[in-house]
Amino acid sequence: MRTRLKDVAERVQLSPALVSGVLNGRANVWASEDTRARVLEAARELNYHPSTAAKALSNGRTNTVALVYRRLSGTAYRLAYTGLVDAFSEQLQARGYDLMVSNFATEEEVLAQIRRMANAHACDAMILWGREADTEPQGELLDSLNIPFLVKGRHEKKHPEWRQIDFDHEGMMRQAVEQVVSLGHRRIAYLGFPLEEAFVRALRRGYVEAHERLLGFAPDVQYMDSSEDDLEGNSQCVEQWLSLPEDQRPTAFVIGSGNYAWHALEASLARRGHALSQQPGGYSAAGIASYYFTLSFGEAMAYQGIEIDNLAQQASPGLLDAILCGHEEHRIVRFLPSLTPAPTLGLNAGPGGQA
Amino acid sequence: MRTRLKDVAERVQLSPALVSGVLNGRANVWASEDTRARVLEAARELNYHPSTAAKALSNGRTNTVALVYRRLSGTAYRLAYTGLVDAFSEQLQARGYDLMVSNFATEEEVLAQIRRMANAHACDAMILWGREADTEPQGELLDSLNIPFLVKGRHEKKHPEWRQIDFDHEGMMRQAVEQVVSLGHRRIAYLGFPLEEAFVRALRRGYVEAHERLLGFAPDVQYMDSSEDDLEGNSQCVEQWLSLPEDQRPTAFVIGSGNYAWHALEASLARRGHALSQQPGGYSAAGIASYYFTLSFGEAMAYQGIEIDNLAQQASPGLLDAILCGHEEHRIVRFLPSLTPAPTLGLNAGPGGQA
DNA sequence: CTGAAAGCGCTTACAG
DNA sequence: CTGAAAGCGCTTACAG
Repeated sequence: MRTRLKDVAERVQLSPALVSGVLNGRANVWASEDTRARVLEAARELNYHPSTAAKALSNGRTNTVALVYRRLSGTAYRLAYTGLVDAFSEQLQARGYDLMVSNFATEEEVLAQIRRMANAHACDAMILWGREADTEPQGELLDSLNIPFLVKGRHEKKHPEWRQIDFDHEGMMRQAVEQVVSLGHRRIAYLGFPLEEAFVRALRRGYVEAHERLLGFAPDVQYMDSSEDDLEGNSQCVEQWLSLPEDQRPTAFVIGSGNYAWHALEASLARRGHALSQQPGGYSAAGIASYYFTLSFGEAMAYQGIEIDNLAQQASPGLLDAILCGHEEHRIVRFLPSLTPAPTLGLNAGPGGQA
Repeated sequence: MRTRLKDVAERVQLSPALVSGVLNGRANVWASEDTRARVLEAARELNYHPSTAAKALSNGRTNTVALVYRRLSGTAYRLAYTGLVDAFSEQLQARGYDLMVSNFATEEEVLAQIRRMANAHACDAMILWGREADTEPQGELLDSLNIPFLVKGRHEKKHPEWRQIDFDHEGMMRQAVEQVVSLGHRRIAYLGFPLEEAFVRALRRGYVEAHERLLGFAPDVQYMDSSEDDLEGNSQCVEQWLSLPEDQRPTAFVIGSGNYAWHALEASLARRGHALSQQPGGYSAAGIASYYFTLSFGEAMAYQGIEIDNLAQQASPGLLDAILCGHEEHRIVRFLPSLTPAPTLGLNAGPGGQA
């Protein structure tokens, strides 16, 4: 049989009420130091852990936070969630909270679950993760249900009062532009994803703004292209650029998309006997890549996918405490990771590498 | 204010007890079809969802399963957990259960959490994930606490009665050997991880057994090597093999480790003007790789990291129902994924590719 | 077939 | 400073 509060109260010859007060460190409960020690000792001896259900029912707090999201398909998205649960679990445990995870195939199911958990009082707060198109209705529902929440994404325009976290996408592309400009490049192409989501637009905006600020002029539209994360689409973009006359050809590439942009870039350069380089005078690249990323030939600076963990970890000091305790500071957190040298196989891309 | 059972009972002019019985579809409760319909209708109208805490406290079931593990570091391990939570959440939701996730830095913390959750009755069952060295003490603790659980790993020797799931590592390497033997290869090298864990030994055992069975003789020890998942270590192994006289040189490679084994293999072959091929007479390879995996030059058959999701999904028909309902069948599940063509950039690895 | 009552294990005012 | 009592919102025998 499990140990109950009554058991430890009997053991120390005190009322359950007092024992409860001591165990929860309640301020308005008086007990001598000796009594406190005896209570703690007895609880430990009997391996007492209060029933979560009873506790939640009586004091109205579940000490549980729910992470809710719509499942996304595709490797890029799967990788973007890697480490997320680990980071939140760690931070919540440290605050005495448990993490519940609920994900569903459709947005309707997610909204139904939010409604259920709110009415069933299954958690004290929620964390929403995913695309803005999904999380916005979810957040609005939580608002109406009066449940505190934290949301991943860029909701600053429509919901500046929401507690939200995301990468500083503009800053990331700014740093990438700074990097290649510092190597002397002036014709800098941008390869991104198709412009469907907020972060994709933010990435491109970062490139454009940094380009204007650092070089003093807007990038030529022919230097901005996009593709899904596949080899064919990215190869087309890159081939077009590399086929330009030498005095128009871009010499640097800012990557705002996935691994296949890098693969395509390296492959096209290799066919021409070139490799990415960090030396002035060569072809250079900087930008984002997915979790598992290794260049074949050259060298470049990249934000590694590993940074996604940092994003969840950034939520800890401010946002998590905010939704748990109702603080008002730290509503919007934007995280700017560092550019680091990408791992490379360092293969030779001589002219014989021609496909 | 949240809707309570009492509210819907009042709405339909019935006792809470009857409404509870109808809502839970209890068998020994009688109510006319009309009454049932009115109750359901009222519950829906009032958006009634029973308090999880009250329900758990009164009927002793939490409808929650906890996934517990020690956090592991390293990309390979992070990737191995990708999709795990998604798969379990999906399967549990379908059965009316919520998923709780608790992970910790140390084994001591994991064991303490298991003890706490068991005594606090925070869940009905647990899922243990991780290395056998961690999960074995965890499982033994759960045994002693009488909590049903499901464990990932190979515990068939010491705990054949445990509900457990893992890949069929021997079968995977058997299929890889079959693949290259079918292409006519007879000198088949094996590149694995250092022999520290059960699955690493199982992979190698699969290679050895299939080799003996299919070729009629045991593999030469010089054809079996291992390395951590880095470029240097794997390159050393591969270079040694490729430097052998032609009549001793292996022509096929079974990979029981990570992406850098493939990268090293491709790089070493490329320096000699070769690429992996599925044609008889060339160099061939087959085996495991991590989640995000793209060959640079050649073609090969691989188990993609994506398969880890299937592992969690395999737990659904048998094991999950077993721990939730106490069925006795399906104690040990071993999952054998399919070898598929690896994605490749298809770059030319001509002699000019020499580094 | 139906409803009143006890109980799950805590917490929290509220009297002594 | 301390303890008896009510209550959180359900479920489940158990009488009518």
